Amino acid sequence: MQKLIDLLSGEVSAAFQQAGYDPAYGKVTVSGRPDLGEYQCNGAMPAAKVYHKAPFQIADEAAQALRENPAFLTVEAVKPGFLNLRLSPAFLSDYLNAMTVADHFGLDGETRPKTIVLDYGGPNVAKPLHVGHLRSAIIGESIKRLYRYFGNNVIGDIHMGDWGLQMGLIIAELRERQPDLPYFDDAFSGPYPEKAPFTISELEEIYPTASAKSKVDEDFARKAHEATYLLQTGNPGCTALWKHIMAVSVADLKQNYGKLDVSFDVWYGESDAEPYIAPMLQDLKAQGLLRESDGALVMDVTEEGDAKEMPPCILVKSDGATLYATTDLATLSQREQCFRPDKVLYIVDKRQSLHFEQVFRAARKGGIVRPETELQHIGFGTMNGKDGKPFKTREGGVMRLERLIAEITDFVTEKVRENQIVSADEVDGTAQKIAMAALKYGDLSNLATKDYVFDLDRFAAFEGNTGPYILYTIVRIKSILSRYGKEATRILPPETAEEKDLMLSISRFSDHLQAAYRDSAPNVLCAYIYELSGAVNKFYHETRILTEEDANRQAGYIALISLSRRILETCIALLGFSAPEKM
RNA sequence: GCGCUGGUAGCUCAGUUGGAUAGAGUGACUGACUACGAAUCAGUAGGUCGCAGGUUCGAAUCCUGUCCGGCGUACCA
Repeated sequence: MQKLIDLLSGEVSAAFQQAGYDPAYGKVTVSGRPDLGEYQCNGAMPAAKVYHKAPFQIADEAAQALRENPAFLTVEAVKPGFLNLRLSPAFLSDYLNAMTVADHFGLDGETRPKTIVLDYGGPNVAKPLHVGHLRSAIIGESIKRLYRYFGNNVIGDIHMGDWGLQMGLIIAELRERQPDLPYFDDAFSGPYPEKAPFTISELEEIYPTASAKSKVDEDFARKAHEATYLLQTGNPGCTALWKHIMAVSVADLKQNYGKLDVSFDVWYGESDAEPYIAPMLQDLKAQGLLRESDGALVMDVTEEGDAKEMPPCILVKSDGATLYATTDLATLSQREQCFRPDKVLYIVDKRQSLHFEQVFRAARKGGIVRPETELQHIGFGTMNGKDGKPFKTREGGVMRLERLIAEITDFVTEKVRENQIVSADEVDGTAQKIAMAALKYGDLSNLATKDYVFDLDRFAAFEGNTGPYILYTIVRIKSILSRYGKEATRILPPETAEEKDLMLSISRFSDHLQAAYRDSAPNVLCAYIYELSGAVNKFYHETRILTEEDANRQAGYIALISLSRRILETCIALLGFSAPEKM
């Protein structure tokens, strides 16, 4: 279905052509001056230069040609050369009625759907999720849903950090604590125990301890590097221990992501790329792309015209172990072979942008991905506290994700109880939905690329531009619909300003969705539903729906708010949360 | 040093790819519940868009310079 703005541009372009000008000047945009018009066209001003005429004259000629057009209520040419347009009420309601019955509200998806691998989440095994992981999960989940809504085949891959030095650190620490375990006995030949020699909470304590120790204890650091090497070269004891770490960790991760309503299609990690490393290195070597530097094996990725210095990509460290860039490249090789993606999209902290630029260049140079495979890194900013510094707990430690979620949920639960709208057995479920909306909307409404201030008090306040505001709007609509008790689908031409504004807002659904999709920008979607919710609330305030005496008129109102509700619920689903029945 | 990125109301942020009088929220002040839910709505106050040049009919937006902040800059991830 053609977008309203394109439909209007078509009409105005035809008018420009009819008046003897290039139709390209007939591009219509949403008016920046709602007091003067709903849409505007500025084409007469650039056209004036080409045709050596007064811009107003050109605009006026176009206006004359549009005089009889049924799409417009008014067409006015004003001062320098603006063309101000107001839509005919019947034209607008017709458009909305078409949206009501159209698939995806008339949104045009991809004509040629793509296969996309989405790399997000990126948790480290054996480490608790903290607020830093929140952004990748929330933004990635939303982008995944957005891409799918446009018809693409998206494979969400959690890409766990399960293969680096961190694993060696844990293994080395375990060895110091429990040296008698069979995993450390080279002579051990029987089957290893099925039960892990640790719990998830022990694991979560072991890593930071080991990490801190390696920084002050050289001998321990050496042991950790050695354990990393042993693991990566298939030592049976290390491998068995690693499997325990994985099992315990993954179970915990699934539970945590489940709470966030974030799900992955594949749970691969860096370790899954391991089989691809050796053939990849061999291939790169055969191509003559690798060289030795200070004992390490590196690949140059500088390109003609580089303004900055581009360090080479290190693929094998001087101690023989592989690292981040190696596994990322091997993972690309794996993805290319398993999925043949048209695009690989990474939702990872923006501080890693140099790393990704190196990896992307290396992947292209080494022929690891096809030339047409699109590689993109969407880097997000840091989540800061109110002081503008990276978010910490009041005690100054790293805020665990579980605790953050618990704090918001507790606050919301209190509020839901106070309001006494929902019954006691529904309080928890309702509070969970509201908390999720507050948390996710609070994050997604900011530009992903920028750092943002996470202020629990502000998000929890629920006033103004927040997730709960959106939910409240939906809940209000639901309440009226259930009281009305019938279906209605026929929207009538608007009679009041509030009604027309709401309809205009609805009509712009596709525009905003496409912008959000094009830029992978959930904040665009947030801005849209905030505007739409505002329009709904204003309309709601000015219109008595249930006491309306004209039954036909009333059914029109119901049809209008039903469509509003469907669109709002569709959008919040794309953002990754949902509305309760009451709140 | 080099590179990337940001600087818009007291605070937190938008700004539809160059358009008319720069918008929201929050905080402050003032109104609207014997009306479908007041987690709402209406209004007042608050701005040299970091600074200086330039490009043109027109700049928060594009170019140049400059100041301030954040981040990155080969064997962590």
